Amino acid sequence: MSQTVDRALSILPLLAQGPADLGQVAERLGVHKSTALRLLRTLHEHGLVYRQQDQRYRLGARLFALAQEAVESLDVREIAHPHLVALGEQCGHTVHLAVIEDSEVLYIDKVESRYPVRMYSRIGKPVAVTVAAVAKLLIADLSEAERRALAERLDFPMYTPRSTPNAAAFLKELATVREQGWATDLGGHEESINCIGAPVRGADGRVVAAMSVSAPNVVVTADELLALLPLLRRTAEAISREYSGNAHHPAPATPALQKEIP
Amino acid sequence: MSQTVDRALSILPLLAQGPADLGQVAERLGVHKSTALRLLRTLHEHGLVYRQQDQRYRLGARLFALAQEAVESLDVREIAHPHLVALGEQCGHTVHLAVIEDSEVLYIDKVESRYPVRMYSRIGKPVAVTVAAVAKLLIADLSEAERRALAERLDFPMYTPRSTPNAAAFLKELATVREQGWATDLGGHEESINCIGAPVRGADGRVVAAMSVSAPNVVVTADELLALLPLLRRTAEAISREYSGNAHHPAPATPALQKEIP
DNA sequence: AATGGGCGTTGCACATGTTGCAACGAGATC
DNA sequence: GATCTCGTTGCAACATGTGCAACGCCCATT
Repeated sequence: MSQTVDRALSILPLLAQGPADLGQVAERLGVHKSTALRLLRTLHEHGLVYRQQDQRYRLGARLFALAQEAVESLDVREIAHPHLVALGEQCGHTVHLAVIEDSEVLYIDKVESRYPVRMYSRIGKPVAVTVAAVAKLLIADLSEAERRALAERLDFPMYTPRSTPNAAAFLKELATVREQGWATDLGGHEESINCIGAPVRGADGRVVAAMSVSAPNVVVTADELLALLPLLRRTAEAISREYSGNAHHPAPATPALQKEIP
Repeated sequence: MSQTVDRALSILPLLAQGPADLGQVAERLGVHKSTALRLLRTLHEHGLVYRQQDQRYRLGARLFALAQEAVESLDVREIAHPHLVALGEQCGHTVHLAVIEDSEVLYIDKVESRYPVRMYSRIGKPVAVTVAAVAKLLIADLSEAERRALAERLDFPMYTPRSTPNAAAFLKELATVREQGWATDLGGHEESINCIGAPVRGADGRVVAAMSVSAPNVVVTADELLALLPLLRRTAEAISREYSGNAHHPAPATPALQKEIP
């Protein structure tokens, strides 16, 4: 909506791919060098962009601080964390917590597996939305219109032969997940990794977050992992209860999908 | 430099303090509501701001993703990490890695203590710059002019009676640190926590990062901690060697202080 | 039910801030 | 020392952002 700000903010993902000099920024932004310079200066003043000594720009450290404060203001995370840790200690596998925000699903917390074989994932990294158990749970809770709109918009990359192949299959899977109240990802993202997930619900019953347990099948078989489902669901329900219970803040951080503004 | 962008970016730290509605944002920004709305919309489109269902705005999740990518592009961190882990396993205490960027010192990596008593710190949180060992190391490496300018500009909060009380004492401490090549913080930030630090240097000998070992004195005395100094310094030197060795990138991420643009 | 206040939202006319140009200067390369 | 590249500056034209006023919506009050 605001051209100048729009351009300035477009610089950030651009720099996320790696440092760039003024010329490159200007070119990739499609503006004159002097314009790019002024935008970069402003970003720099706010610490979002840092100028290394070879004069190239990269993302600034203030970004951490902001992200850190952002994550700390998420009530769910705070409440869920001890439960995640406890679950991790009980089963020994990797535990994730994720939320949805404007059609994007993001991990906001993680407890590492105690086995040496760990899966790759990072807090803050967007989740493979068509296959991940947590993504299915979060999207399954959207209204039907939203689900369909999203499914249409999505790509369905075949990470493995077991990945969700297309919109129809995805919607069907979502219906199942919605019905049964839990989700799986059996080798849909990485061939050898299985995953089970359960929803965390707010006081109004809507899904505010989703958690999952992941493990490579060299450690446990899919069946053994599925045996953990009751434990996982109990944990998710405990978090839901605690989250719904204390209305200590007038506005809980509820990450439901926002209706698009036309 | 750019008014519009400047205003838009000012919204971020504002929201970092907690969710706010349009009116509050407009007021604290000193602009008309309609202006604030447009800025927020633009931020929203880029995912930096999220609108929760009570219509209030808070920081968006894209911020994580960006911060994550920012931290991953820091070469020092990648190289140092295994060394930090190894050191953590050897001594059992909390290990930190920090860089300086435009007069701000930030932790960029951390290995938790194996003792139940852990100290509070967070990756991304700005460091108490007048007392922390890592801060002293990083600032001590600046030019004398920069050090003095910075010292003048700084506040010297008395976290404890042992905190650095004023600019003169700080500069003197910096001189000592510069001389001896290592630094301490003995109860200067929290009464019961001691800390020793050593610098990581680039090929040109400049300090690119600083690392530290921290422990509460209920676990080890200051003297016992100081006994770890040789181990710490060897580790820091090993990182320095590895970091200087491979010039795989034309532009290493060297977080030296930038000269202000007037 | 009806009324009032609060808040987000829209369209618009004005003018302010932003843009691209051209020229300058510094640093590197040959 | 000449030439090229790249960051930087001042400026005039104008596109863009700005504040105003009015609208509509929701919620609380009477």
